[in-house]
Amino acid sequence: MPLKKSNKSKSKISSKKLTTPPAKDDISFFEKVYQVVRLIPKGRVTSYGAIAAYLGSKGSARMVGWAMNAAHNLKPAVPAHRVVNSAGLLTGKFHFGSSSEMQNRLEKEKIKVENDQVKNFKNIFWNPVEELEYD
DNA sequence: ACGCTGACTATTA
DNA sequence: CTAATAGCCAGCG
Repeated sequence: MPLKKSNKSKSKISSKKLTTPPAKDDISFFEKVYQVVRLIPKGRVTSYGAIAAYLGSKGSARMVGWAMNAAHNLKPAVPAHRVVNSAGLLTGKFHFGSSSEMQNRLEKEKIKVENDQVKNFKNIFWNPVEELEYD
């Protein structure tokens, strides 16, 4: 049985303007995304939808990907290369410096990628909803 | 303020 | 099997 999971009902993105740095005490949707992504173990990958679901906004997978876009400039370095779509495809590879950089990083972590698709995806898939509990 | 866009996903044809 | 559509919600012009 999947425990409480907080159920904040649509966490509703705090929507603090990105133009201003989010405060640590006022965790925004993006901050949570970054935290979860940083928690992804090496050699594992996850999907945008899984992160969104963990945050309570299952249908907002796009927001996760969009948050990744902003994550590039972050100091703590968010391993966005470990986040792929539900099919295990490297959909965000074009947002990296080079289209091959994302795959390169994945392979560096022993993650096999072929034709922009993560091999053994289901096996190395890291689901925060199952691996983590609501803080 | 309105409408379009997007590193997504699940459903339907 | 593949292709199109609807839902999702914050940012930007």
